[in-house]
Amino acid sequence: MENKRVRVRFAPSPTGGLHMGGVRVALFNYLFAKKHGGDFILRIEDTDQTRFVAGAEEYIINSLKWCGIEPNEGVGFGDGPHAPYRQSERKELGIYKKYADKLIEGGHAYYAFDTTEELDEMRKRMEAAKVAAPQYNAVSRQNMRNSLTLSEDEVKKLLDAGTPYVIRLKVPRNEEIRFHDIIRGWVVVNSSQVDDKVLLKSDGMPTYHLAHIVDDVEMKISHAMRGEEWLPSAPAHILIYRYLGLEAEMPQLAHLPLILKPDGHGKLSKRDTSGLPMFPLNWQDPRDNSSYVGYKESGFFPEAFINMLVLLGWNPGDNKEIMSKDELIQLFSLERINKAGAKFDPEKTKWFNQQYLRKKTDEELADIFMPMLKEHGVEASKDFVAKACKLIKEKAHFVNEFWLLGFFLFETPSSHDAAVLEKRLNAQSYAFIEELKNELSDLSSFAAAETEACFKATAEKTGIAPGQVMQLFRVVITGVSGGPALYEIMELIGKEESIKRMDFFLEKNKI
RNA sequence: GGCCCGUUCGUCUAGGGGUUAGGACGCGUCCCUUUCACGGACGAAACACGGGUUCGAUUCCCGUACGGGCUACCA
Repeated sequence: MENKRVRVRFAPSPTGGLHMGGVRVALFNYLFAKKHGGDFILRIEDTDQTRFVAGAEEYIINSLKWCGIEPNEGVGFGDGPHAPYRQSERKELGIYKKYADKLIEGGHAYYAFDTTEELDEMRKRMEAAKVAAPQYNAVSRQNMRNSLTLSEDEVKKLLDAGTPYVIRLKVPRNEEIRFHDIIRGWVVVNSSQVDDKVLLKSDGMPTYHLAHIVDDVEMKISHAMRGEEWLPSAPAHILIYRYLGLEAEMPQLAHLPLILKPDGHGKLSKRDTSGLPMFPLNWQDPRDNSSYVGYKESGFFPEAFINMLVLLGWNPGDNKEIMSKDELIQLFSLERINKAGAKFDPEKTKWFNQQYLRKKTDEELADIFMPMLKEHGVEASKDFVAKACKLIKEKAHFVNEFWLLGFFLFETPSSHDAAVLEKRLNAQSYAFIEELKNELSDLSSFAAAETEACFKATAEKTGIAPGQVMQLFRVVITGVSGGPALYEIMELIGKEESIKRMDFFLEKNKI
């Protein structure tokens, strides 16, 4: 048990797009597996036929790939020794029924024939009787139609007649259940709080409760990490392991804190990410055709996305925040995961992307930026674009801001900032620009230092304070009032283009 | 309602019986820059409350409050 090979799984159900909370669970599993040289498995928990969403499985796989947290075993990543990894397919093999039968034989599970209506009535009755927690349990089961209340003959007759039934876990009435959680320590719950969970549904499919246990055991999972929302049902799971005689095979449990809404309260939901995406990739829901933009399409780097997610509930113990995937693998440990839920912080998420943007080389940025330039009808050499990126990147959080921040590096501005013109354009400054153009035209080198010196000399010669014309000159060249160092811009676009822009301006604003 | 889990600056968090309670995001001021940004400096900003235990609790225990989760033939 102690030296068991580390094998963890991410086991989503294909009921929609994988959201960032799910990605984080996958990430923690991935990091833990890699840290210990173990296996990371993708298992698809598609036992609910009614909630199946076409395309969800593929979306999950693509998301994990984009995030760079790929499983090494399971659906979409090469089947391993425990195939199949889709629960619907495992069900066809009779795997779950076998375990359910074993529980029945051991007297720890039973057949229940109650219809939905009968169950509703029971709940209503109990509510009317002011029962604190209406549930199918050791007490209420005595008034229901199941193999515990019916005679053996009746049960056989119903079964033979093909009457729909479920198999329920027979939870003892009053017994203390304790279990150890890596993150939370010992948790104690009385079995009176646990209901007789359905293990096998009337359509023959197992529920999550049965299926995940059977699969975790058969797939030799060593550690089960999942969201905190599973904590209340963990006692029932402990019972199932026990009644199956599999307590020794039980993975160690770790219930992860949830990601909470940035403001307001509650679990993070699709609507409450304050303008940032909920999903890693664009997701279109086939059920209602609603669509959501992804982090990828919003211009986030996967490294930044992952880095942000991992620090929601975990930290390396020092003040380090920007960590590569390799560093994360190195540093990761379950013991340093917090107990409390973490509110999602959109502002800091953007900051993470900015940090990664800065780390990229100008060439890498050029590769990302060039397709965007093409959309604006700009064709430029990679060398030129890389130089442009060098100037722009300090001001951006995302590559998709580059165009807005530096379009004037690629095309002659068609208009000039009106506010600056209003304030700075007059006969004297106009004459200065004219004179400056002549001086710049004589320059043999257009290196930033040369043009800057030329600007200063011209200002001195004409007796005008540089501050009076600097901003105007910037607008002449770029059209806008803010941007990278002006002389760097001119060096990049070159003498010919710079002079051209000055001519254009002088012509357009003739006094 | 019941059960379970939690609670350090607005947010993510470090720390842990004796600290000027540390860092980051965001915010503010200043410096750099004849722009914006980057960078730098500085600043405002937290141990939910009440009882214990203790020479001493933010740290340990118990309550309370607040927050979150669960309460399906969903996962």
